[in-house]
Amino acid sequence: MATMGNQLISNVFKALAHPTRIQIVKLLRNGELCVCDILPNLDSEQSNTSQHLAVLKNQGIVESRKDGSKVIYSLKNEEVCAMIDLAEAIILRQIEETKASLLK
Amino acid sequence: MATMGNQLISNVFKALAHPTRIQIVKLLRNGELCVCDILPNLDSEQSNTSQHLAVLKNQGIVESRKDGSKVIYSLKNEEVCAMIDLAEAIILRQIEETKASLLK
DNA sequence: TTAGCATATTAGATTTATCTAATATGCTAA
DNA sequence: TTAGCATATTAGATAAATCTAATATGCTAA
Repeated sequence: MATMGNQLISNVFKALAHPTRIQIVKLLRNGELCVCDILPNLDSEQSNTSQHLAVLKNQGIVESRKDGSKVIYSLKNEEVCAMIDLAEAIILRQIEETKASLLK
Repeated sequence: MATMGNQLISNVFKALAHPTRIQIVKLLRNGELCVCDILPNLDSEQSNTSQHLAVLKNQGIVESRKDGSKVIYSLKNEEVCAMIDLAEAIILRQIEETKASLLK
């Protein structure tokens, strides 16, 4: 199996390396949403949110379609959800470990 | 199930958001290695590599133990490998899609 | 048309990550 | 001990990501 460029791989992680973008993915996990419905769920300005959406789109994590004057975003793949779940598992392990070391 | 801070989650992605760190994880996938065996496989200076290893360690992705004057690193969890595999899957899909759009 | 809403884009300031080079630490063997 | 190897740490320079504020675009309805 051919090996893939680590630069490309790290770009995917980079796209997910921001709390706002994680939040966006989590929102879209329940189904597609227009920007106007995403915005009130974030602590981020409109223009900033638009930039974060562009980052996710550039990495093929989300896609968008127009509906009148609105733009509707959705997850483009299932993998990204699995990646977030795995990240959570890593964190939980760290927390358990910290807890255990405090009890020693 | 309680939801976890997006900041914590994004920190895990941040730790993997660099080609050198991806390379390190891939090397460790085959088993533990001392720094002296990691170094020649990277395009990175010794001090820089040491910093990258510290980033991975801080996020609970790798762990280390001393063996004489050497330090041996290993993966601390399985999840990180799965995350990289998923990232590759996302990229492959993107590539296929680009290919398809060129043929249209 | 034109006004207004929805979203995107841009430029510049600020923050954060990365790299380099130098130095420090800690072990081992002579 | 002391010299040398293996690794880590630090400071500062450079590069990249992020945010803010302003403006642009494109659709819709009056």
